[in-house]
Amino acid sequence: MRQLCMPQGLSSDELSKLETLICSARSVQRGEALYRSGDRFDSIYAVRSGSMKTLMAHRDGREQVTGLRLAGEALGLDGISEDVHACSAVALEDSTVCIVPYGALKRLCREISSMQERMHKLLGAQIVREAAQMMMLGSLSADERVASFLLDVSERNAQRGYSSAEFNLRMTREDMGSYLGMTLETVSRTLSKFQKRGLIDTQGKHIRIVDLPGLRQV
Amino acid sequence: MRQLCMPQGLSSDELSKLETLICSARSVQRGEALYRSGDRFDSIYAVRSGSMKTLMAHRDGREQVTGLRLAGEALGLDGISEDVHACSAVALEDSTVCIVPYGALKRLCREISSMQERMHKLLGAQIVREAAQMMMLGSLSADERVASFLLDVSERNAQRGYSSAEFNLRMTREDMGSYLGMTLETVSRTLSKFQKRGLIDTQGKHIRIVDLPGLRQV
DNA sequence: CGTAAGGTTGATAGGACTCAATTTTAGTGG
DNA sequence: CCACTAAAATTGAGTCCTATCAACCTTACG
Repeated sequence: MRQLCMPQGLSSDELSKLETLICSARSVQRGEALYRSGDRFDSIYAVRSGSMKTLMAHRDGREQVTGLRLAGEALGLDGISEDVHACSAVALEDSTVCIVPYGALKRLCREISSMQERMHKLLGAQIVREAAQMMMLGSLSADERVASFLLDVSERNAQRGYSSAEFNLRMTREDMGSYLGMTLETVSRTLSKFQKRGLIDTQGKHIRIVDLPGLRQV
Repeated sequence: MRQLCMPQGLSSDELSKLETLICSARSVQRGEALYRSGDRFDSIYAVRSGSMKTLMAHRDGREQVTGLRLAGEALGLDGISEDVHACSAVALEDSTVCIVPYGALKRLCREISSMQERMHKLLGAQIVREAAQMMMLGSLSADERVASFLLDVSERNAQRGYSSAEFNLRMTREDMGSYLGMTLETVSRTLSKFQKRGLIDTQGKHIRIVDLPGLRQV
C-alpha cells in the first residue's frame, strides 16, 4: 500500500503519519457506487484491489464513463472544487479502497511539505491525463482510440508491476465505448479487426497484446 | 486583480502577502507563446487582459486546442505534475498575464490554510472542467458541441462581469474546431445554421446570443 | 490598397451509428 | 455443481452525419 498511495519523497516518519490518517478501508461490490455525483465530498480514495469507473451525467440524464481506475490509483478528486462530487464512482468488480479523509490530509500537507508536493502532483497529473483524453476524443479515429486505450491500460499495468501484455479489462464494451466516445458495436468491431490483423488476442474481457509495435502505429 | 486571481476567503493581510508574491506581469503578443510544451515549469499565470489558448501535441506533431482562457482565469497548471509544461499557451490577441512563482506560492499555501484551500480548489476545478469537456467530446453532436461551447463562453463572460449575450471570440474557426473535435467547415456551417434559426447573430468573431433558451435546447 | 489569412458554402464520400438477429458469457438459484 | 437465464458480445445491412476537397468571398493587417 505504501508504494501505491503516496510513493515518493516521504521519510518513514512521514509515512507513519500518513498511515494514521488512512483510518479505514471499504469494500465495494461489483456495480455498487463508492460515491455518487452530488454526494458531499469528504474523502479521497485509493483503489486497493479491483477496479472502478467514474461516470458523469449530462443535464438530460445520459451518463458517460469519464475514467477508469486500477488498483493503486487515486479516486475522488472531482469533489475538491465544490465540496460535492461531480462524478460517480462505480466498482467494475468486487473491490476495496482506502479512505483518506480530506480534512486530515490537508492538515498533513501543511505540516509536511513533501506531502503538499505529492498532493499537488496528484492533482496536476489528473489534469494532464484528462487533457490527453480530450485530445484522444477530439482528434483520433475509432481505431486509434481503441489502440490508444489498450496501450494506456497496458502501460498502467506495467507501472503497477503486472503484465503489460495480458490483462483483464472488467469494463463492458458499452463502458469502453462510452469512455472512448463511440458505440459498443464499433468497439466490438474494432477489437475483432485488431484480432484478425494479429495485433491482439481477445476472449471477452481477457485481452492479450500480441504485436505491441503494430498496435502503436495503428 | 484581487477578485480575479484569488477571490474568496483571504484576509486583507493575506492578500497583501499574495501581492508581494505576484512579482511581475508580462505581455504576450497575439500568436506568441507564453510557454511551450516541454518548457520547465516554474510559475502559474493569471490572464489579466486578453485571452489565450492552450495546445497539446500528439507524438506525430498534430496539435489540438485543449483550452481557452479568458481574462481572470488561471493558466499553467499543466506543468505541476512533471515540472515541465504538458501544453503550450498561445495568445489569441495581445494579452497580459500575472506571473505567480510556484515555489513562493507553495510556501504561502503552507503558511496560510485559506491559500492552500484556494490552490486545491483551483486544481480541482480544472479537473472538473476537463471532465465536462471530455463528456462533450464523447457524446454530443456537432450542433450540441457548438451550442454548449457558446453557452460556456457566455457564462464565463457573465462571471467576469461582462456581457453574457455578446462577445468577441478571438479564436479562429479552426481553433474552435480543434477544441470541439470537428473541422473548421463544420463549425462555420453550424454557426450559419444557428444564425438562420435565429439563435445567434455572428459577424466573423463577434457573436451575439439572440435566443438563449433556444440555444440551450439544441 | 494589396494580399494573405480567415471564413463561407457546395458537392461528394466515407466512417461510425442505428437497428436487428444471433451467439456467447457469466451470474443466479436449484 | 450444473443448469438456466439475463446480460454482454458479435456480426450484418443500411443510413446519416461529418470529413474532405474545392471554389469563392471577406476581413484585417502591413
